[in-house]
Amino acid sequence: MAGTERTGLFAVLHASSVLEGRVEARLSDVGLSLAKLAALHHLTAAGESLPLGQLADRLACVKSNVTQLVDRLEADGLVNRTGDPNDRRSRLAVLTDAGRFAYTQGSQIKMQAERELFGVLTAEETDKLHELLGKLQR
Amino acid sequence: MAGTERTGLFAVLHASSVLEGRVEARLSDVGLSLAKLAALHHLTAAGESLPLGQLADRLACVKSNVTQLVDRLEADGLVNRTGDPNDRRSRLAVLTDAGRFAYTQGSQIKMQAERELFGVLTAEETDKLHELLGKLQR
DNA sequence: GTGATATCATACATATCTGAACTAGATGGC
DNA sequence: GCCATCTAGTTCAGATATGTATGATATCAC
Repeated sequence: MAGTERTGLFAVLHASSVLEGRVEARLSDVGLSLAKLAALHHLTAAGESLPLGQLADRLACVKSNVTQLVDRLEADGLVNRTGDPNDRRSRLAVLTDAGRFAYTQGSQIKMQAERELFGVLTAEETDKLHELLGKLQR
Repeated sequence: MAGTERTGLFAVLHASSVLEGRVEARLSDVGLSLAKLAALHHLTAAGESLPLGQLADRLACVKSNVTQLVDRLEADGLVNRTGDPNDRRSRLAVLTDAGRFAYTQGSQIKMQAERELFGVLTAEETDKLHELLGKLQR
């Protein structure tokens, strides 16, 4: 959408995709994406493991997406699937050591990128931005 | 990412995906997506047709994406591919009557949705939002 | 207990996007 | 004219997302 009029909607979508691209580029240095990092974040926050359905809820996406995301994380060696003894329908995604390490790395990269990107705004501007974005979603 | 802290970055990404989802939902009533609408927009603005490479430039995406997007638009009957007599490597995406009609429809839906979504902001707020998003992309 | 129903995860089809490899065709230097 | 190189588009593999359908298991009502 380069060279487009940047109407209200496209201004937001475009800014979002630019920021996302910048952070993704840095995360790719350690083999992570925002999607993977978000999953690792929720697993970490939940204390190492979560049933896939819970993970889907926390990622605010459908379960079929989590199935595939965890497939990729498992292929990367960052999580394992284990069965839930209490409910045999359920499968837990469990962080591996590599997953914990990747989360630490990725988390710092993300925070650093965020500091740099948002460093161009004053605290008041950041607050205002949050306020305006919040209104748009009511 | 529901229930997440909504840090600076995620606030923007989340707001963006919410807005995108709302508009996509309405566009889907006429069988369009934002990606398809954007393509139709550039074809219309260029006077009905464009070489695929040019379309890729204007959509700010890679050519392989346009190949597939035009595949889908062609399957929908909204554009046709024709050869360029001046350069036989090149293929033009040409709007069909159905494509023109879909663009008119989709365009109005998008504008209407945009009016509603951004109607919650005053003109000054919208300006401020654009200003802040602009700064983030420097 | 058993049968209807709900829930968990997966499989599959589809949409969108990227980047790398490839093909066909254009072009410039010699 | 002919070869090296550039360009246009496609193809393919992969990441991310949705929604539908399915199979296995739980659970509830009876």
